[in-house]
Amino acid sequence: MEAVVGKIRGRRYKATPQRLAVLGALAAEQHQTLEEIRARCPEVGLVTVYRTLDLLSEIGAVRRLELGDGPRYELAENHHHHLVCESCGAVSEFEECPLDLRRLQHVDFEVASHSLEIYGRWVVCR
Amino acid sequence: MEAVVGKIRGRRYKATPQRLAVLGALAAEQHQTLEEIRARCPEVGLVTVYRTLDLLSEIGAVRRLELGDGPRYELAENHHHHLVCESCGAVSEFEECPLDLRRLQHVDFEVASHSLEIYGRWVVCR
DNA sequence: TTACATGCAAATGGTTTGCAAACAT
DNA sequence: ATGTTTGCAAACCATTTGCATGTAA
Repeated sequence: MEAVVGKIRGRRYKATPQRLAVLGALAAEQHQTLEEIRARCPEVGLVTVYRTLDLLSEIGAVRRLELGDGPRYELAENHHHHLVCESCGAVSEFEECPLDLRRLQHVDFEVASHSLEIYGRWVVCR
Repeated sequence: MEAVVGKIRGRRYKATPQRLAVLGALAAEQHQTLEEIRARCPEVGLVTVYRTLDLLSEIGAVRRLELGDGPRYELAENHHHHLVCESCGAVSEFEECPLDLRRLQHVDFEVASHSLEIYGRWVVCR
Protein backbone atom coordinates (compact mmCIF):
# COMPACT_ATOMS: atom_id res chain seq x y z
CA MET A 1 0.00 0.00 0.00
CA GLU A 2 2.54 2.58 1.11
CA ALA A 3 4.91 1.13 -1.44
CA VAL A 4 2.33 1.80 -4.11
CA VAL A 5 1.82 5.36 -2.93
CA GLY A 6 5.57 5.81 -3.15
CA LYS A 7 5.50 4.45 -6.68
CA ILE A 8 2.78 6.90 -7.62
CA ARG A 9 4.67 9.85 -6.22
CA GLY A 10 7.91 8.58 -7.71
CA ARG A 11 6.36 8.82 -11.14
CA ARG A 12 5.28 12.37 -10.42
CA TYR A 13 1.66 11.33 -10.30
CA LYS A 14 -0.47 12.75 -7.55
CA ALA A 15 -1.70 10.73 -4.64
CA THR A 16 -5.24 12.05 -4.70
CA PRO A 17 -8.02 10.97 -2.34
CA GLN A 18 -9.72 9.15 -5.18
CA ARG A 19 -6.62 7.16 -6.02
CA LEU A 20 -6.09 6.30 -2.39
CA ALA A 21 -9.72 5.24 -2.12
CA VAL A 22 -9.39 2.91 -5.10
CA LEU A 23 -6.18 1.54 -3.62
CA GLY A 24 -7.97 0.92 -0.35
CA ALA A 25 -10.73 -0.88 -2.18
CA LEU A 26 -8.20 -3.07 -3.96
CA ALA A 27 -6.45 -3.84 -0.69
CA ALA A 28 -9.67 -5.20 0.79
CA GLU A 29 -9.77 -8.26 -1.41
CA GLN A 30 -7.99 -9.83 -4.35
CA HIS A 31 -9.41 -10.44 -7.83
CA GLN A 32 -12.40 -8.12 -7.59
CA THR A 33 -14.64 -7.08 -10.43
CA LEU A 34 -15.05 -3.44 -11.26
CA GLU A 35 -18.42 -3.38 -9.54
CA GLU A 36 -16.97 -4.82 -6.36
CA ILE A 37 -14.26 -2.21 -6.36
CA ARG A 38 -16.75 0.55 -7.00
CA ALA A 39 -18.96 -0.61 -4.16
CA ARG A 40 -15.99 -0.14 -1.85
CA CYS A 41 -15.40 3.47 -2.90
CA PRO A 42 -18.73 4.75 -4.17
CA GLU A 43 -17.60 8.34 -3.74
CA VAL A 44 -15.18 7.96 -6.63
CA GLY A 45 -16.61 8.52 -10.11
CA LEU A 46 -16.79 5.58 -12.47
CA VAL A 47 -14.48 7.17 -14.98
CA THR A 48 -11.91 7.88 -12.32
CA VAL A 49 -11.96 4.28 -11.19
CA TYR A 50 -11.21 3.20 -14.74
CA ARG A 51 -8.43 5.73 -15.10
CA THR A 52 -6.95 4.84 -11.75
CA LEU A 53 -6.90 1.17 -12.60
CA ASP A 54 -5.14 2.04 -15.84
CA LEU A 55 -2.60 4.13 -14.00
CA LEU A 56 -1.97 1.47 -11.38
CA SER A 57 -1.59 -1.17 -14.06
CA GLU A 58 0.84 1.02 -15.92
CA ILE A 59 3.10 1.39 -12.92
CA GLY A 60 2.85 -2.32 -12.26
CA ALA A 61 0.89 -2.05 -9.03
CA VAL A 62 -2.22 -3.73 -10.35
CA ARG A 63 -2.81 -6.82 -12.41
CA ARG A 64 -5.81 -7.17 -14.65
CA LEU A 65 -7.13 -10.70 -14.76
CA GLU A 66 -9.27 -12.63 -17.18
CA LEU A 67 -10.80 -15.58 -15.42
CA GLY A 68 -13.65 -16.43 -17.73
CA ASP A 69 -16.21 -13.92 -16.61
CA GLY A 70 -15.30 -10.26 -17.27
CA PRO A 71 -12.12 -8.54 -16.10
CA ARG A 72 -10.96 -8.56 -12.51
CA TYR A 73 -8.29 -6.53 -10.81
CA GLU A 74 -5.92 -7.09 -7.95
CA LEU A 75 -2.87 -5.62 -6.30
CA ALA A 76 0.25 -7.14 -7.79
CA GLU A 77 1.87 -7.84 -4.46
CA ASN A 78 2.97 -11.42 -4.50
CA HIS A 79 3.23 -13.83 -7.35
CA HIS A 80 0.33 -16.24 -7.33
CA HIS A 81 -2.15 -17.97 -9.55
CA HIS A 82 -5.85 -18.63 -9.57
CA LEU A 83 -8.13 -21.55 -9.05
CA VAL A 84 -11.55 -21.05 -10.61
CA CYS A 85 -14.49 -23.22 -9.68
CA GLU A 86 -16.64 -23.68 -12.76
CA SER A 87 -19.54 -24.70 -10.59
CA CYS A 88 -19.89 -21.93 -8.03
CA GLY A 89 -17.68 -19.34 -9.70
CA ALA A 90 -15.49 -18.85 -6.67
CA VAL A 91 -11.93 -17.76 -7.29
CA SER A 92 -9.08 -18.44 -4.92
CA GLU A 93 -5.37 -17.95 -5.02
CA PHE A 94 -2.54 -20.33 -4.56
CA GLU A 95 0.99 -19.27 -3.99
CA GLU A 96 2.86 -22.42 -4.81
CA CYS A 97 3.70 -21.96 -8.44
CA PRO A 98 3.65 -25.42 -9.98
CA LEU A 99 5.71 -24.35 -12.95
CA ASP A 100 8.85 -26.25 -13.66
CA LEU A 101 10.89 -23.31 -14.81
CA ARG A 102 13.67 -25.45 -16.16
CA ARG A 103 11.33 -26.51 -18.92
CA LEU A 104 10.70 -22.92 -19.77
CA GLN A 105 14.01 -22.36 -21.45
CA HIS A 106 13.49 -20.97 -24.88
CA VAL A 107 16.74 -19.87 -26.35
CA ASP A 108 15.35 -17.00 -28.34
CA PHE A 109 12.77 -15.78 -25.87
CA GLU A 110 13.28 -14.12 -22.57
CA VAL A 111 10.44 -14.73 -20.18
CA ALA A 112 9.20 -11.70 -18.30
CA SER A 113 6.11 -13.08 -16.61
CA HIS A 114 3.50 -15.73 -16.85
CA SER A 115 -0.04 -16.35 -15.79
CA LEU A 116 -1.67 -19.62 -14.96
CA GLU A 117 -5.31 -20.30 -14.32
CA ILE A 118 -6.67 -23.60 -13.16
CA TYR A 119 -10.29 -24.48 -13.81
CA GLY A 120 -12.27 -27.23 -12.20
CA ARG A 121 -14.57 -27.60 -9.25
CA TRP A 122 -14.61 -27.95 -5.54
CA VAL A 123 -15.73 -31.43 -4.61
CA VAL A 124 -18.36 -29.91 -2.32
CA CYS A 125 -19.80 -28.11 -5.36
CA ARG A 126 -21.06 -31.17 -7.18
CA MET B 1 -12.18 -30.94 -38.75
CA GLU B 2 -14.29 -33.95 -39.67
CA ALA B 3 -14.36 -34.82 -35.99
CA VAL B 4 -15.82 -31.42 -35.31
CA VAL B 5 -18.45 -31.83 -38.00
CA GLY B 6 -19.36 -35.11 -36.40
CA LYS B 7 -19.66 -33.41 -33.05
CA ILE B 8 -21.95 -30.80 -34.56
CA ARG B 9 -24.21 -33.39 -36.13
CA GLY B 10 -24.08 -35.52 -33.01
CA ARG B 11 -25.57 -32.68 -31.07
CA ARG B 12 -28.33 -32.33 -33.64
CA TYR B 13 -26.94 -29.08 -34.86
CA LYS B 14 -26.82 -28.50 -38.56
CA ALA B 15 -23.62 -28.50 -40.53
CA THR B 16 -24.39 -25.42 -42.58
CA PRO B 17 -22.09 -23.86 -45.19
CA GLN B 18 -21.49 -20.93 -42.84
CA ARG B 19 -20.41 -23.15 -39.99
CA LEU B 20 -18.14 -25.11 -42.26
CA ALA B 21 -16.66 -21.88 -43.57
CA VAL B 22 -15.90 -20.65 -40.07
CA LEU B 23 -14.39 -24.01 -39.25
CA GLY B 24 -12.22 -23.76 -42.33
CA ALA B 25 -11.09 -20.32 -41.28
CA LEU B 26 -10.19 -21.59 -37.83
CA ALA B 27 -8.27 -24.49 -39.32
CA ALA B 28 -6.06 -22.13 -41.29
CA GLU B 29 -4.26 -20.77 -38.26
CA GLN B 30 -4.33 -20.89 -34.49
CA HIS B 31 -5.13 -18.03 -32.11
CA GLN B 32 -6.79 -15.72 -34.58
CA THR B 33 -8.71 -12.60 -33.79
CA LEU B 34 -12.29 -12.24 -34.89
CA GLU B 35 -11.22 -9.97 -37.72
CA GLU B 36 -8.71 -12.50 -38.97
CA ILE B 37 -11.34 -15.20 -38.94
CA ARG B 38 -13.80 -12.97 -40.73
CA ALA B 39 -11.29 -12.13 -43.41
CA ARG B 40 -11.05 -15.85 -44.16
CA CYS B 41 -14.79 -16.29 -44.64
CA PRO B 42 -16.12 -12.89 -45.66
CA GLU B 43 -19.26 -14.44 -47.07
CA VAL B 44 -20.44 -15.31 -43.58
CA GLY B 45 -22.31 -12.60 -41.71
CA LEU B 46 -20.69 -11.10 -38.64
CA VAL B 47 -23.46 -12.24 -36.34
CA THR B 48 -23.23 -15.76 -37.64
CA VAL B 49 -19.50 -15.83 -36.98
CA TYR B 50 -20.17 -14.85 -33.39
CA ARG B 51 -22.89 -17.43 -33.01
CA THR B 52 -20.79 -20.12 -34.61
CA LEU B 53 -17.87 -19.42 -32.31
CA ASP B 54 -20.25 -19.66 -29.37
CA LEU B 55 -21.60 -22.94 -30.61
CA LEU B 56 -18.17 -24.38 -31.26
CA SER B 57 -17.01 -23.29 -27.83
CA GLU B 58 -20.03 -24.86 -26.26
CA ILE B 59 -19.31 -28.24 -27.81
CA GLY B 60 -15.68 -27.91 -26.82
CA ALA B 61 -14.29 -27.61 -30.33
CA VAL B 62 -13.01 -24.07 -29.92
CA ARG B 63 -11.07 -22.32 -27.19
CA ARG B 64 -11.42 -18.63 -26.58
CA LEU B 65 -8.16 -17.03 -25.52
CA GLU B 66 -7.24 -13.86 -23.70
CA LEU B 67 -3.68 -12.95 -24.48
CA GLY B 68 -3.60 -9.32 -23.53
CA ASP B 69 -5.13 -7.76 -26.61
CA GLY B 70 -8.77 -8.68 -27.25
CA PRO B 71 -10.13 -12.21 -27.59
CA ARG B 72 -8.69 -14.81 -29.89
CA TYR B 73 -10.05 -18.15 -30.97
CA GLU B 74 -8.57 -21.46 -31.93
CA LEU B 75 -9.50 -25.05 -32.56
CA ALA B 76 -9.12 -27.04 -29.36
CA GLU B 77 -7.22 -29.86 -30.98
CA ASN B 78 -4.16 -30.44 -28.90
CA HIS B 79 -3.26 -29.17 -25.49
CA HIS B 80 -0.77 -26.35 -25.71
CA HIS B 81 0.07 -22.97 -24.30
CA HIS B 82 1.05 -19.58 -25.63
CA LEU B 83 4.13 -17.46 -25.74
CA VAL B 84 3.36 -13.79 -26.22
CA CYS B 85 6.02 -11.31 -27.30
CA GLU B 86 5.30 -8.01 -25.60
CA SER B 87 7.47 -6.27 -28.14
CA CYS B 88 6.15 -7.36 -31.51
CA GLY B 89 2.88 -8.89 -30.34
CA ALA B 90 3.55 -12.22 -31.99
CA VAL B 91 1.91 -15.24 -30.43
CA SER B 92 3.26 -18.74 -30.75
CA GLU B 93 2.38 -22.07 -29.27
CA PHE B 94 4.41 -24.55 -27.37
CA GLU B 95 3.33 -28.06 -26.74
CA GLU B 96 5.57 -29.03 -23.88
CA CYS B 97 3.49 -28.23 -20.87
CA PRO B 98 5.92 -27.14 -18.16
CA LEU B 99 3.44 -27.80 -15.39
CA ASP B 100 4.53 -30.05 -12.62
CA LEU B 101 1.17 -31.69 -12.04
CA ARG B 102 2.28 -33.35 -8.84
CA ARG B 103 2.28 -29.93 -7.26
CA LEU B 104 -1.27 -29.42 -8.36
CA GLN B 105 -2.83 -31.65 -5.79
CA HIS B 106 -5.58 -29.84 -4.03
CA VAL B 107 -7.57 -32.27 -1.97
CA ASP B 108 -10.85 -30.48 -2.30
CA PHE B 109 -10.60 -29.38 -5.91
CA GLU B 110 -10.70 -31.48 -9.01
CA VAL B 111 -8.81 -29.91 -11.85
CA ALA B 112 -10.60 -29.93 -15.20
CA SER B 113 -8.29 -27.77 -17.28
CA HIS B 114 -5.74 -25.04 -17.06
CA SER B 115 -4.33 -22.29 -19.17
CA LEU B 116 -0.87 -20.85 -19.11
CA GLU B 117 0.41 -17.81 -20.90
CA ILE B 118 4.02 -16.76 -20.98
CA TYR B 119 4.90 -13.14 -21.65
CA GLY B 120 8.27 -11.79 -22.59
CA ARG B 121 10.13 -10.96 -25.75
CA TRP B 122 12.08 -12.52 -28.53
CA VAL B 123 15.70 -11.54 -28.24
CA VAL B 124 15.62 -10.34 -31.82
CA CYS B 125 12.85 -7.93 -30.88
CA ARG B 126 14.87 -5.66 -28.65
C1' DT C 1 -42.17 -30.30 -43.85
C1' DT C 2 -40.44 -28.10 -40.01
C1' DA C 3 -37.58 -26.78 -36.58
C1' DC C 4 -33.23 -24.73 -36.83
C1' DA C 5 -30.08 -21.16 -38.84
C1' DT C 6 -29.07 -16.77 -41.03
C1' DG C 7 -28.65 -11.81 -41.50
C1' DC C 8 -30.04 -7.31 -41.21
C1' DA C 9 -31.01 -3.51 -38.25
C1' DA C 10 -31.49 -2.04 -33.79
C1' DA C 11 -30.40 -2.44 -28.93
C1' DT C 12 -27.07 -3.16 -25.40
C1' DG C 13 -23.46 -2.36 -22.17
C1' DG C 14 -18.86 -1.86 -20.77
C1' DT C 15 -15.23 1.37 -21.64
C1' DT C 16 -13.24 5.65 -23.45
C1' DT C 17 -13.11 10.56 -24.73
C1' DG C 18 -14.09 15.77 -24.75
C1' DC C 19 -14.14 19.35 -22.00
C1' DA C 20 -14.89 22.58 -18.25
C1' DA C 21 -14.36 22.87 -13.35
C1' DA C 22 -11.63 21.56 -9.19
C1' DC C 23 -7.39 20.61 -7.15
C1' DA C 24 -2.41 19.22 -5.62
C1' DT C 25 1.97 20.97 -5.39
C1' DA D 1 0.47 29.80 -11.05
C1' DT D 2 0.32 25.71 -13.58
C1' DG D 3 -0.21 21.37 -15.06
C1' DT D 4 -2.82 17.46 -13.32
C1' DT D 5 -7.04 15.23 -12.05
C1' DT D 6 -11.90 14.77 -11.76
C1' DG D 7 -16.60 13.93 -13.37
C1' DC D 8 -20.35 14.51 -16.22
C1' DA D 9 -22.33 13.71 -20.64
C1' DA D 10 -21.60 12.04 -24.91
C1' DA D 11 -19.19 9.01 -28.05
C1' DC D 12 -17.53 4.56 -29.07
C1' DC D 13 -17.42 -0.07 -30.43
C1' DA D 14 -17.56 -4.94 -29.78
C1' DT D 15 -21.14 -8.05 -28.94
C1' DT D 16 -26.00 -9.46 -28.49
C1' DT D 17 -30.93 -9.55 -29.57
C1' DG D 18 -35.51 -9.24 -32.27
C1' DC D 19 -37.52 -10.77 -36.02
C1' DA D 20 -38.57 -11.96 -40.75
C1' DT D 21 -36.59 -14.88 -44.26
C1' DG D 22 -34.04 -18.86 -45.78
C1' DT D 23 -32.56 -23.68 -45.46
C1' DA D 24 -30.55 -28.44 -43.82
C1' DA D 25 -32.17 -32.74 -42.76
